[in-house]
Amino acid sequence: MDLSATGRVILAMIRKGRTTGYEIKQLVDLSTRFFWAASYGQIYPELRRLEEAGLVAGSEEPQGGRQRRSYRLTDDGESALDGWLRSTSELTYELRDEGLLKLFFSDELPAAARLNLLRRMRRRHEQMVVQLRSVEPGAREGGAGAYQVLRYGLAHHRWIADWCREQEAELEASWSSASPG
Amino acid sequence: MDLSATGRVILAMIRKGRTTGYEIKQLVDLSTRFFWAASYGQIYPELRRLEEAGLVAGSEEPQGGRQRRSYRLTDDGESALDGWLRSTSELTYELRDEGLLKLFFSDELPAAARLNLLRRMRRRHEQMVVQLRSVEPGAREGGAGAYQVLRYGLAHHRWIADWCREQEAELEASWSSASPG
DNA sequence: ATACTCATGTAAGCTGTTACATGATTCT
DNA sequence: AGAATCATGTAACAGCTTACATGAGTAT
Repeated sequence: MDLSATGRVILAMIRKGRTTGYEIKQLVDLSTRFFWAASYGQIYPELRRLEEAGLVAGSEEPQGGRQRRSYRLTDDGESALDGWLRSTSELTYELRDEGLLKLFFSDELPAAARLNLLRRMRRRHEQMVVQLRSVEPGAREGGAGAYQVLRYGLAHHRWIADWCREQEAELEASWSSASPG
Repeated sequence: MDLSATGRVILAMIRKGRTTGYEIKQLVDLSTRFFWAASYGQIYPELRRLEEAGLVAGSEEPQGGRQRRSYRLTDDGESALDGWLRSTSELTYELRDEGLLKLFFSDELPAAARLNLLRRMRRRHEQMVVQLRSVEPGAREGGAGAYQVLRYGLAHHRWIADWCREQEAELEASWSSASPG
């Protein structure tokens, strides 16, 4: 009965009006993927599991000859979703950052390689800002929560990019003073 | 032959002087776990795989009657590690943040519940700052890279906590103006 | 024609966690 | 005597990605 993390995202996406696996995946890729990803390999089987558990109800709604299965929340699904949103249990927070990992182990690396690493990290986050900006119009229409989280993402990745730039500057300064010319 | 992510961490930890699975796990838990975790269930089997692949060489070095298996890097292991640290391939970056996820879906939630969520998010990051501070002395001795990453972590989680505080203040302001008294 | 989008799904495999099992040594 | 630490490992399971398979409708 216990609702998986991905199951919760699916319930919430259905409440947001995404009624098919395809539509759910689309919105995930435009929004939550930055802090909670999900693949077709999770979504389709999970929808069936949620249906078995009675949290959603599915119905075939083909468009022309095109197959299509649409889901709505049952009353149990509604309360399971609300239960999760209101629960005060520990909030999962997991990060995997290969840039920080390399930086952590970068002591034996020459300064040029460390500088290069910081630049690549910075570019990664600048790229995130670009992606988030391209998604901004949709987020505005997606509700207050969606827009608040988008603004967080923009500010967050800008902050990281700035941090990288600072570290680059420090490294460049100490480097040129160590080997001037 | 391709070196797994956890395999790289293990090689790097061995170069840092952690020669046993137990010691590697200890240092992971004090340092990289904040951006790259690893469990015994990964570490011990991976050490054996690395040995089979010829990247590390293990030897039994019991302390008294206490079992102990110590590893060193082979030449192949050294170059595999250097190859990873210097490679310019895409840097993995993955985040799973249940706080942001709930915030994203928080539109139907009453203001009190949203405020509560922001507070819990803030406390989570304030707690991270406390944990990172407790680890600071060790990071200072762990080398420049370790200390740089620790300072990043401190600043990063402080920034997030500040963001949460700002959002709390905004919400409180709009709330009390909407329902004064 | 052909490429793209809509649409659903599965199978194999990889990664990772949790819980368990074992036993010696050291600290209180 | 009992708890904590040192030390190694496995088995079961949960979670997730990738690649594949299929096919209809739509735009160029």
